[in-house]
Amino acid sequence: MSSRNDIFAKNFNTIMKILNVLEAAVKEGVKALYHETFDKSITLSQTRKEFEGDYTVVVFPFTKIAKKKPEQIGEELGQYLVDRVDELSSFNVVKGFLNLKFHDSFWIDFLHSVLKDEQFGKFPSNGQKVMVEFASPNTNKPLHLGHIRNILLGWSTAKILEAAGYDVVKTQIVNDRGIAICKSMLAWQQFGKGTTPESTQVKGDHFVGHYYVKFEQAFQNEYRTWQQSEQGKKIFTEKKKDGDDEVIFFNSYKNNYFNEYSSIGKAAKAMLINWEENDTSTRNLWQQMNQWVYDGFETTYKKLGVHFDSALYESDTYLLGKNIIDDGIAARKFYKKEDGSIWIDLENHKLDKKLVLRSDGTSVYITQDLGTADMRYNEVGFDKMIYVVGNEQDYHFAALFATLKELGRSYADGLYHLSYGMVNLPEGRMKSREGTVVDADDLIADVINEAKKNTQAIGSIADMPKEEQENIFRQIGLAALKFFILKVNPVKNMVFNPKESVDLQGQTGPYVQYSYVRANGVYQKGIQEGVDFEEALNYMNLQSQEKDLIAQIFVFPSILEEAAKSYDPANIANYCYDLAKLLHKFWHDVQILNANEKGATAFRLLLCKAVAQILAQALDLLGIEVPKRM
RNA sequence: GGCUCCGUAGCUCAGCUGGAUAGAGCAACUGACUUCUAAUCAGUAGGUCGCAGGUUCGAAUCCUGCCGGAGUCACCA
Repeated sequence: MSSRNDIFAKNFNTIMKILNVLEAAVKEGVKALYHETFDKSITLSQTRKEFEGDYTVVVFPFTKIAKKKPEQIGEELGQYLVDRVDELSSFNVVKGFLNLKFHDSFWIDFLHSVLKDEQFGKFPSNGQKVMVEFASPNTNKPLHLGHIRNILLGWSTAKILEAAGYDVVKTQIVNDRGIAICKSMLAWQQFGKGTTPESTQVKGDHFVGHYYVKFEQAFQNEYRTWQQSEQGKKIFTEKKKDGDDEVIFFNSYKNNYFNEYSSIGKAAKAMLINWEENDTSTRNLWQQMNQWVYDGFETTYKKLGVHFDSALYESDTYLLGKNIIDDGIAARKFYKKEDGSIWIDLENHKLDKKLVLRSDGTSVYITQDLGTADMRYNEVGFDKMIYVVGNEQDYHFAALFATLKELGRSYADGLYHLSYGMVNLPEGRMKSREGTVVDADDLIADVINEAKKNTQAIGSIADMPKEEQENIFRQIGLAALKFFILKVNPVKNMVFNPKESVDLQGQTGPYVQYSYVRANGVYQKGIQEGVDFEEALNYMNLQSQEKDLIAQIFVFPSILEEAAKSYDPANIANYCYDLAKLLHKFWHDVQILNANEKGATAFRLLLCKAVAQILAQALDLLGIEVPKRM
C-alpha cells in the first residue's frame, strides 16, 4: 500500500513548508517590486470560502512602501508570486486582498504524503520533559463534575503535549490527610458498625463520602442544640455584630464553634493529632479508609479512560519546604515578623506580602508546594511543569511561581498554572449543601445510558454481540461528555446542561465519531470490493468538497502546535468538529463507491482514509475513542 | 473596597498574534432517505460583538474608563 503511494509523494517537508516559502516569497516580492524591505510578519490566512483561492495575503500593510493602491499592489505581487512559486496556479485580487490558488496537484501530492505517514501531525521529539499535574482529589468525598473538567483537561493537555514532541509525565497529588478525612474516619467509627464497601456493596469513595456527610449532619445537630443552650445564647449576645440576626451570626460563627466548643469537632481534631503522632490504630483506620477511596477513584479513572504515571500523597509531602524557608531567610528573600511568622514581599511582582510559614513553625499550603516543586525538579528534571487547577487558585499559583523566581530557581520560568473556570449548572452554582453537586459516576452512567437508548432506537448495531454493543454505547456516551466539556476554552466558566451534554447531534462528540465511522466504513468497504487504488493516479480534477477536506487536513499540525502552545484542548475539539463537518458535506454531495469513474472512487476512498486517520488521531488527543460502527 | 478573569444570536459556544459581508450548534420553521448508515445535508429566521472614548487605512480583536457577572484578598487547602 505505502509503496504505491511513493509514486505520488513529493518531499513531505517541502509540502509542509509551503507557507513559509510563500511568506518569504512575499517579502522578496515586495523588495523586488518596491525596493524596500518589509520587516513585519506577513499575514497569510486561509481564503474565506466565499472567495476564490486557497490562501490570502493582505496587502494593505505594503501601501506605505509601495505608494500604490492596494489593488495594484495585489496585481503586481500576485503576478510576481505566480511566476516564481511552482505550487501556485493563479491569483485574484479583491480590494486589498490577494487570493492565491495552488495547483490541484499540490493538494493531491499532499494527501498522498499524509497517507504515507500514519503519524501525520505529530511532532518529532523535542527532547523536553513536561510534567502535567491534574485530578488531585481529596480523599473524603467522591469525584464530581468539577473534577471531571479538571481530569479531562489534564489528560487532553498531556496527550497534546506528547503529540507536540514532549516527553510527558502525568501525575497527581492526592490530598490524603487533614481534618476532612478525620471527619469521615470519626463518623465511620461512631456510625459505621464495622460495615465496609464490600459488605454494603457501595463503591469505596462513595462509602467514605457517606460518612463525611454523616459527620457534617451530626455536627450540625450538635451545633443547633448548642445555639439554644445558655452558652450559645450568651455567645450570641456577646459577639454578634450590629444587625446580625441569629441565623447570620451562627452561620459565620460555625468555624469558631467547631474549634472551641464542639465535642465532635474536638474528637476529629484529636484524631488529627493522633494521626500526626503516628498513633497505630489511627493510622490503620486512615490507611483502610483511604484505600477504599483509592479503589473507588481508580474505577472512575478507568471509566474515564485516564491513568497516571506517578502520584504524590500529601501525607508524604506536607512537611516539605521547610529547608526552603531557611534558604529564603539566608538569601534575605524572606523575613521574620516579631511573632515568628515568615513572609515574602511580592509587591514587585504586582502581588502582596505572602505568609510562607506560620508563627508556630508549621507549614501552610505554599510551603508544601515550594518543597514539592523542588523535589519534583530534582527527581524528574522537567523543563515544564503544568498545574491543572481551578481558577480560584490563580493568586496562589502566581505567588508560588513568583516566590520560586525570587529564590532563583532555574525551573521557575517553566511553571504554568493551567487555570480553568468553574462548571455551573443551568440553575447556578453546584452546592453540596443543596445536593446539586453532580456526581462523576452518576454522570458517566447517565451519558452511557443515553447513548444506549439512542443507539438502540436507531438500531444500527443491533446485529452485533451484546458485549461489543455495550462497548460502543460507552464510547459514544463518553465522547458526548468529553467533547461537551473540552470544546469550551478552559479560562471560561462554563454552563453544564446535563441534557445537552448527552446530545448526540450537532456540535458534539458523537457527530465527530459518526464522521469517522462513515469515512472509515466506506474505505473498508472499498477494500472489500477490491477497489484498485492505483486508479487514483488518474484523478486530477479536484472537487471543492475534496479540496476543502484536504486543506483542513493540511492545517492539522499548526492547530496541534497552537493547542500545545496555549495548553488549550478546545482548539483540537473545534478542529475535529470542522473536519467532521466537511466530511459530512462531502459525503452528502459526492458519490464515492458509485462515482462515475474508477479514478474518482479510488481517490475519494483514499481521501476518506486520510480523514478517518486524522479524526481518530485528533479525537485521541481529547481522550475520545472511535467506534468501528455506530 | 483592592487585584484577577469573563461579557459575541433566545440558549451553549467559536472567532481575539488587528483585515473582506461577525460564524457554528441547540431551540423554531421549511425541504432532502427504493442511497456508500438521515447520529446527516440544504435552507429560513435570529447580532447596538456589555457601554463610551482612543489608536489605526481598517477594531469583536489592541489601549483607557465605566457597567454587569464570577473568583480571590485566611497563620484554610
